Amino acid sequence: MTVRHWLMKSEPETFSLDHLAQMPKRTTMWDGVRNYQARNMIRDDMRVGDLVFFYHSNCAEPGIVGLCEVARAAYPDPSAFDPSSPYHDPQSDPANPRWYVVDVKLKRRLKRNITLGELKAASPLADMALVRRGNRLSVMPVTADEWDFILSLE
DNA sequence: GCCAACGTTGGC
DNA sequence: GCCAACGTTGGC
Repeated sequence: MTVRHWLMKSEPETFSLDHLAQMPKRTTMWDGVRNYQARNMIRDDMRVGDLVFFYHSNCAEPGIVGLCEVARAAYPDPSAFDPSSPYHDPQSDPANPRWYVVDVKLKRRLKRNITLGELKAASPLADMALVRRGNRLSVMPVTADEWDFILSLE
């Protein structure tokens, strides 16, 4: 099976790499994704063992900070059904869930933050959605070549 | 189905 | 904190 590659964004004020490192089994349920394009990738395309870059967004130094793997394939996002959750969506019906999660496990921290500025400056990454203007996708695929190139920057 | 208004994302 | 870019909503 071909292992595939992804990038997932998180705001460190909400959930940082440090938070993930402190979770039991260094694994978290990646909840709260409320974008259909991202949902479709989570639900339809992510497989156990796929590799994931952990990206810090909306912070002082946005960039890739960790390397993770998918530890559990898609299942309905329980936060959508929880009225006390900030991610509650009354229109998501347990019988026909609208939103999905995967579990993500930290494999290792990167040796350093590979910053958005560096990624933008690297011509091999010019086609990445991440470096395109106005991009807001919180889950995106990464090609094998992009993956290897990014790791070579470490 | 169009599109203006609105809310959110996320870099700066 | 600002604001451009984008996705969603809802009136028509």
